[in-house]
Amino acid sequence: MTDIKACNLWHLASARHFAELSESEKEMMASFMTHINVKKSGYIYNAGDRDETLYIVMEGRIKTTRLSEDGKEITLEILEPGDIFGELTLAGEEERETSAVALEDSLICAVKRSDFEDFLHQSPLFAFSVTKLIGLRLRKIENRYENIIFKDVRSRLVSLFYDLADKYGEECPEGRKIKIRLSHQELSNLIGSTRETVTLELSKLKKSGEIITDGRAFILPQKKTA
Amino acid sequence: MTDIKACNLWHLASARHFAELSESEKEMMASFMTHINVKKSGYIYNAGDRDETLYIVMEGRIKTTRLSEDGKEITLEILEPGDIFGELTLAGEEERETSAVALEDSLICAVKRSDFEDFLHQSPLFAFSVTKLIGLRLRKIENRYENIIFKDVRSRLVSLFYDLADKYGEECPEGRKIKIRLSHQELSNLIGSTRETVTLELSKLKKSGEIITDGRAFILPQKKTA
DNA sequence: CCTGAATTGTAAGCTCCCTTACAGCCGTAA
DNA sequence: TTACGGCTGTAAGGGAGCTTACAATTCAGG
Repeated sequence: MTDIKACNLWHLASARHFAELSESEKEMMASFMTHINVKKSGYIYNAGDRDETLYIVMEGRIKTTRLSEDGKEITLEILEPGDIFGELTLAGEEERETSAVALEDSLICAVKRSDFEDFLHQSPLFAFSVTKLIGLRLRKIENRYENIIFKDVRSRLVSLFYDLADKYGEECPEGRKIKIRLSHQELSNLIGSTRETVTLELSKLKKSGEIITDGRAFILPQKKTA
Repeated sequence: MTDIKACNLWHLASARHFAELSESEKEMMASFMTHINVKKSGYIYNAGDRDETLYIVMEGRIKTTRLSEDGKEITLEILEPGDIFGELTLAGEEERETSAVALEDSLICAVKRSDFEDFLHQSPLFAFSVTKLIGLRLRKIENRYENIIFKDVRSRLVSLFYDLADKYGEECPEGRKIKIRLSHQELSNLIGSTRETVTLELSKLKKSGEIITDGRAFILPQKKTA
């Protein structure tokens, strides 16, 4: 076994979605993978690219985004080690409709669509896990779509913080602290608003005590259920 | 073979996603299904329901929607015979987040989630076809999410008409005619706007010739590429 | 420690489109 | 035929949040 293959294997072992695979399946998957280092702010693919590849995050963080003609940005997902992205090539996406950018120096693995498909056909369990993954993303974006139509910026911001707390939260005396740092710009990209409006609403939320800041970390205070 | 089973089989034969199945697989699937008649405006499930079932449209048309507290509605999909819905129970949706309503008297088939999952595990080809289905829905809603953030009502309405023409279009002398009738209310539910605004923008589009009406059908005129 | 870049804070003005309010119209059921 | 419910047309008014503009602050790198 080559060093690279061993390295892929090692990374796979820790990746979500691959946990259920047998050793031989993992070896097979590892042999399909090539790995790629991406520098902070480097793109993996851009909207319009013809790129029939799926990726797995090994180290670092990646975001998937959409850009408007006049340079505005929407963030669709923030991806952590173990997450799969580029999966829509499976659904017949010929040109990428989304871009993927590294938020920090990252290591990712690439698998050709055809290899990935072969693998899906051979491992029903793995196939089902991928179906669930895409289904979860569908649920999430449907909820965001609903929010942007029915809710104002303030309440979208609050629900974003609850989502972030579920993903990055850590109990602390005051409540749940969100461990990652996000600029107002990034927050606004996540809720479909603007940087200025987020700054404004955020300061109102601080005043009303719905959000506490500790340095530059956000804390969701525990609801008093007395 | 019972009459019901024979009937299910007959319906399955014509359903998208099931075309690739072998006869024995189709028989097995048919044996899992129960069928249900729904009257126009009857609901199949509502947001909040605990309902671990997948459905296949056999006859009629179904829409999936989301409702706000104050009664506003978003239409997510309009489903035709052969379409599957309720699929997000596969992704761990414990309570339905969406509602499903019949747009006309319809016949649908129901399959329990556990049966459906068994089936997925046994037929990799079918599993992959379901993955593609969910992936397509994800792509579609991501595009709508982008549109609602970047585009105004006018251009959302135009792209809706292009989508509708792809799905329901029919060539005619003036261009592509959209064969189904949708009220302004329904159009606004599809683009996240209001009935009044749609009426207004639509009348502007008619004046500018971007949309033609024939009776109550909409026609997208062919672009002059001279 | 210094400097430039990135981030945050604040505010005035404006615009899109939602809300509210009616009036006319069309189709269909009685 | 009438009457009623649903659909369409139109218009005034208002408001949430986007734009634009600029200043203050923080941060990272030299």
